[in-house]
Amino acid sequence: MAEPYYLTTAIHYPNGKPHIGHAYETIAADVIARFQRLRGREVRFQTGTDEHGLKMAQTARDLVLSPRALADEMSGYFLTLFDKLNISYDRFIRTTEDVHHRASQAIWQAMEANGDLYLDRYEGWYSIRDEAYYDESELTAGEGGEKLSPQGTPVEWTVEESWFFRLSKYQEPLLTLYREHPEFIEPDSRRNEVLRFVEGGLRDLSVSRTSFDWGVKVPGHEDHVMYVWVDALTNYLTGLGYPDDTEDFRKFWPANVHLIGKDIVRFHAVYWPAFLMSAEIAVPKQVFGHGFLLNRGQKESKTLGNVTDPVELADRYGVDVLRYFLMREISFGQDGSWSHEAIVLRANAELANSFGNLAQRTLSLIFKNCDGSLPEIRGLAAADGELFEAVARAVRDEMPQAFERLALSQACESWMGAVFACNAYIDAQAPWALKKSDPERMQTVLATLYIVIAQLAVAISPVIPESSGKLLDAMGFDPALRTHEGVQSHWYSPLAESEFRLEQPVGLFPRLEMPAEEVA
RNA sequence: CGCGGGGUGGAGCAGUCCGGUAGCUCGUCAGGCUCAUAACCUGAAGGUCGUUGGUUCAAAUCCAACCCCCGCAACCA
Repeated sequence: MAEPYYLTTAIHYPNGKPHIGHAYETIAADVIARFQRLRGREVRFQTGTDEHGLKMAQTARDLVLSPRALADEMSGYFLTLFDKLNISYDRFIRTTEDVHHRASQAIWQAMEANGDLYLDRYEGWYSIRDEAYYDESELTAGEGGEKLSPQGTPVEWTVEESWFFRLSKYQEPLLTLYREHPEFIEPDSRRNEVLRFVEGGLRDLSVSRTSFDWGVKVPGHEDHVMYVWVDALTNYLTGLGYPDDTEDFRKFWPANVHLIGKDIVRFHAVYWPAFLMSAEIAVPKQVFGHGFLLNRGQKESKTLGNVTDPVELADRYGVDVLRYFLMREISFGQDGSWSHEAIVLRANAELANSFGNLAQRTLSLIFKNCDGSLPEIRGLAAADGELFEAVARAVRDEMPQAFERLALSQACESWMGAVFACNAYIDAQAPWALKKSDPERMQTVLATLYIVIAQLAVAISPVIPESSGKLLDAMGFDPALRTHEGVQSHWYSPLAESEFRLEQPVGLFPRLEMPAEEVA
């Protein structure tokens, strides 16, 4: 019976085209999803776009489009990107879907039934031009002493009717949740931040707006739309069929992980569990806030003009190279930097030189010296056993443990360690010399390498699914065995005795040219 | 005293929770190999772990103070 695993990314806000940060988060989620499938779990992986809210309405107005048309167009870019990046999502959700409106209204009514929503007035400094409220502390003084928004637009004290959520009521329940389930928020640094915030006291949250109408209507009060986060967070339930009592919902809720950026940890670690408690729905098991991806240490922004199109990067370097780089280079959870040089360096050193070349030299030796038949194992030497053990340590212990902890770069590091061991082994055994001195021994050495290379390819397949698939195809490795369990089974002898013949091997990862001076 | 994170050989990072000869990758230097994508392997040089003080037989790791960098401060990966 496969253990279910439900994983989500944040739903992305499509008021612009996707940038590299969207690609980063979604690739990471995909790696985790694929890893869990390798483990044999039944995975549900959801991503999508969060299409309501003021900013979408404003952006659409600026472009003279309807919000709906903008959402349709932009959401399409995300979908295209994710397909390009080989993202194995099970559900791409859009918050403009009817089913989502229904789910959002249902959770609203559940919170209301519990007495946690009340109508009151929202007061504050409001900028008509920005259509936004600002805190007193954000305001600046104009030339004549009048108050101005951070954008320099005039503000006036405004009172608006709004629904409020009794967040204050959930301060203690939330603190209890964090205490009893320290793994609820990861990594620790984010957890500390949330703890301090909640300990500092929670104010009730304004959860509806009347100043614009691009959103989910509040049941029974159609002049109000829900605050975007109320409906955005609910997407995680919508995708499972909520509010209906579906099989998916029973199987996959509560979610194992909500993977999100560190900037929205508060919404996921404070508001979301509070909403769920109020609606009497189980809270997710974990919220993981990863770091930001910086461009040479700087945040990408339109003003700096250093925004990168992830589609271009994928086209330029290859999807797997990009995926591997992002997972390997950056300690997941912390901020990290990327640059063209770093990508090329990493791809050449590890994918082309270390692993790709290992596969190439091994398969070439077999192709040339064994007529394409797989070599026979005739008695293992100590060195062979040591290699099997070294690879098993990485593939069966270190990598799964690292993936499970979402220490994605560590998983890649362990993998590289095993690849190094293989290269050291092939050098020490020198099968090219054995060809004359001891052909039988040569066969055993090559067979040993063949087996561990397949194990390594399966182990890293969550990160570089396409390349590892190609290699395993070339090696005649049964697709049905491409799981942790399958690759550890006795597949080699049956394969060696089958009709299978190795073709002339082709390089997996071509070496990349170091870019000339790149204008960022 | 608003909150949080970071400061480790030339570069980028791990290690800090649970003190015990400072680890990885890249780069540099010297060897080896020639099967392979001029790729691979071995060895070496290079660090008083931001500063100061404290606890301890022993501190990158615990405590205190200080300096510097980066985020957040209730729209936003």
